[in-house]
Amino acid sequence: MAYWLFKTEPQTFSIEDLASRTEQTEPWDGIRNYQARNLLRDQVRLGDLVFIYHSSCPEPGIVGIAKVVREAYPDATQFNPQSRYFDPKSEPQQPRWVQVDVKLTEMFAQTVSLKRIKAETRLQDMILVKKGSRLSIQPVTDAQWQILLSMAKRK
DNA sequence: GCCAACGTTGGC
DNA sequence: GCCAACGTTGGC
Repeated sequence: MAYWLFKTEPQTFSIEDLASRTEQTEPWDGIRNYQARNLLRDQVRLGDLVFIYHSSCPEPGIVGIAKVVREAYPDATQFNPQSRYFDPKSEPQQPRWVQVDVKLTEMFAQTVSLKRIKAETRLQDMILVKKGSRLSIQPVTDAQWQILLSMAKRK
């Protein structure tokens, strides 16, 4: 079982949106970066746990935890001309982009802010902290996961 | 809104 | 395959 960090912009899709899903599961679609795609396709597995990270907002940081409930399958938005994620170069016979399904397992009472993460000496190796890193699907080590969990205010 | 740091595109 | 131009991400 592996750990991950998925970024999302709360103004587009927030953890509150994830929490409100009556279907319980949510497709994590719209990933349009090859490195992130490769991780989703080749390494993210059923049962893996994911930190949900809010970016491009007043307080960037980790806001909760989700679980992977379905492994990679073609992202439908790439074939939908109405979607902001439409990719005219992707062939239905050979889909370029994939998505996984996730289910919320826990919402933190308080954001573990990027500011706090950057201030934690033991987390300096996180991809998130590395200057210029924009990767939206990131691996998190067991040690990093435990440290971040201990920093979270849990309900 | 600014801008650094990336990633992608496309001409050559 | 190189690399300039352009587009995007995301913190501040």
